[in-house]
Amino acid sequence: MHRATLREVAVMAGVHPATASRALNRQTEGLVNAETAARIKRIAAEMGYTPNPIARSLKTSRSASIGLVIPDLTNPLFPPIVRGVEDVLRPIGYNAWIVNTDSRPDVEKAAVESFRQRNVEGFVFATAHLKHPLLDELAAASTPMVLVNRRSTRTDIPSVTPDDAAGVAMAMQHLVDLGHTKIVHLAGPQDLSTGVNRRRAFLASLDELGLPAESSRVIICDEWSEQAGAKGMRAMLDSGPDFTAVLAGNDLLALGVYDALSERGLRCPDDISVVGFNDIPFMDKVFPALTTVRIPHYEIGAEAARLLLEVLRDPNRHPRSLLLPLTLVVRSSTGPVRAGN
Amino acid sequence: MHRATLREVAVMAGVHPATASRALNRQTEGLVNAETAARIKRIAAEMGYTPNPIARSLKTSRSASIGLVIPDLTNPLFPPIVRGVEDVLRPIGYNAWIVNTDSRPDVEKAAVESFRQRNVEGFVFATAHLKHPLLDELAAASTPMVLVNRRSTRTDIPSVTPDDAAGVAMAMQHLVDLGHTKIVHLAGPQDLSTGVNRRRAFLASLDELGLPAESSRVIICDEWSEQAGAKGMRAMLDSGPDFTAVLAGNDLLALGVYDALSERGLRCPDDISVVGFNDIPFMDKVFPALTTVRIPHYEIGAEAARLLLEVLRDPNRHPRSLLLPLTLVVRSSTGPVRAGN
DNA sequence: GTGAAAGCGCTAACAA
DNA sequence: TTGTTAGCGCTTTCAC
Repeated sequence: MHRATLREVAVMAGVHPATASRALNRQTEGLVNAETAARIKRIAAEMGYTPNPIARSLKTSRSASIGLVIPDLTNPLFPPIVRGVEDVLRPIGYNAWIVNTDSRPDVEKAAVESFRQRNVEGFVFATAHLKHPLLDELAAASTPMVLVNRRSTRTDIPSVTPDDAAGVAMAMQHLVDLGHTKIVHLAGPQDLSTGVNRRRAFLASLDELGLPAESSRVIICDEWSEQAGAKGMRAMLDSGPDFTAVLAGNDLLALGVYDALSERGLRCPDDISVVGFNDIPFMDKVFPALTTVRIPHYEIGAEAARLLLEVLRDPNRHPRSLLLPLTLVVRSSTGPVRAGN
Repeated sequence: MHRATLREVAVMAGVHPATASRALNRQTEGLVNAETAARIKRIAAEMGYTPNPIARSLKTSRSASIGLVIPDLTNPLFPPIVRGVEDVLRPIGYNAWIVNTDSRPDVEKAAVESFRQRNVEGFVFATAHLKHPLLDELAAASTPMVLVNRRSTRTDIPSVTPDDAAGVAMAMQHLVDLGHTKIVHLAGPQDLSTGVNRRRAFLASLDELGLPAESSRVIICDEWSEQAGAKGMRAMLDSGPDFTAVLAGNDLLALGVYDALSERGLRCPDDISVVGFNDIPFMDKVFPALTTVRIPHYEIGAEAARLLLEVLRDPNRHPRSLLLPLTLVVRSSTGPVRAGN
């Protein structure tokens, strides 16, 4: 099946290809006689003409595309972010090229390189580390980009992140309201803004709530995973201070906490209360029910796309970062039916 | 930052760009004097030359890319499939362009069109309907493609799918072994191969197990969602036959079944047993524990990519479809700890 | 308001 | 074995 080219449209319309090009582009449409332009458009439509994006991209070095760099799509945190990005971009004719990096810097570097060769106009990164040489490079080259969920120490890179500190404060207040005074924290990796911010907010909260802010009340997990959460919880049970409640750095760590408590014959929430973070999809189904801090995943993606589009439109605009508000989702397993087994 | 072009490499090496092109491509490398080729490669490496994929694609109409068409990435069934596809393609320098269609034919059509314009070399579709005009068109045009998870009535399109019939038989045998004789089925949409195959296998299983294969034992849900599952289950409770066990067409429907049973004050598995299908990620966390049929999601993606690569290498090869074996995952909530609430 | 000409960076047929 | 030529389909400067 042959696909019409601009040249063919031009021939049919009896004009030069350059004129056809002008008529068919919003920007340059005004340069063409209105009637001629209308004729060209009609003929183009009849012939089912659509511009070849490859040829256009080769000529213009643009692509109407952005690169979306995700650590791992099988982490349910990310698909809603992807959807948010896509839903904002699609109506304006942009699309997102998605890549999984598996949190590997080499894969990320190769992906970014590949995207740049394909003339992506900007990036959304969900992979930011606090120290992140690749991001520094891109920032130095003024590459349009927005970070989501996590930030870098380079705070001049625009970002859209959850208000971790406020979320932690809400969770801590909740635990205190339940009567807890002996609370511990399983922190995430400390090379990530989320891991650091939540840990700091935990210690600050202890202090503000009049509880001793002992650093022994924090154990750092080396990744955001159920396994790491279980390992951290075991360490806390073995050699940490007494506690009746755990603030997990995210929901996956909280699942690991459940596993470790279960191994030791401890019950939730009878013996130990657990609070998570993120409210990833399907967290409302787990047992024991998990109270957690909900992050607006979809909106994070959507806002990131909007922010990136702003940067693309006005590259000199002062960088802005968004902090999105969170909500505490209180859940309990003591409903009338499911509790029975 | 300037990026070296082939022309610049050629100038540095003192050869014509065509020679440089030959030297730097595996296929044509042999046409060039070995020493010259080595020199060109060395200089290219020194200059950090990498071929511009856009220019190459414009010239060759190839792209080293395939289109991966997904209904909805937030359905946890799909991310592992995506990973499987990517992991097979990446080592050979191919990549997958992912798009979400939201199950909308117009979005799918536009995405496929866009991919074709970008010279994708083939497609993996996770969106197949039994009747699917777009797939028929592509098949008629001999477009290389592979269907995953679902098939079309055009059985000459290669596919990689779970062995639904075998999975249903395993699940049914399990229920019968537990002593159930009054079993019902919540079927998925009947315009999808998965919905139809599982429903048929359910009826066939009833028959083979010596149970009456009454069609009243099936209710069809109009989408694969928790909401649709709850609605279907309510209808079954209100006007269906007596039953003690439910085979849900997939895990999301099973979650809806839980909701509906809970509303009516029925307990799982005390009053009603439920079996799901797919074993999507995080299903091991739900309560009451869900016994389900596990589909090898990642392998489905990986095999689909391999099959597509075969088709690309030999377009005339007879189409093959793969049926992947499933396993029954038996779970129970009666562990020593979590049962206590 | 329109056309002519050039070229984005690459590869493939043909010629030498 | 290498160079010449042409062109993939488009946009954009310049000239008319």
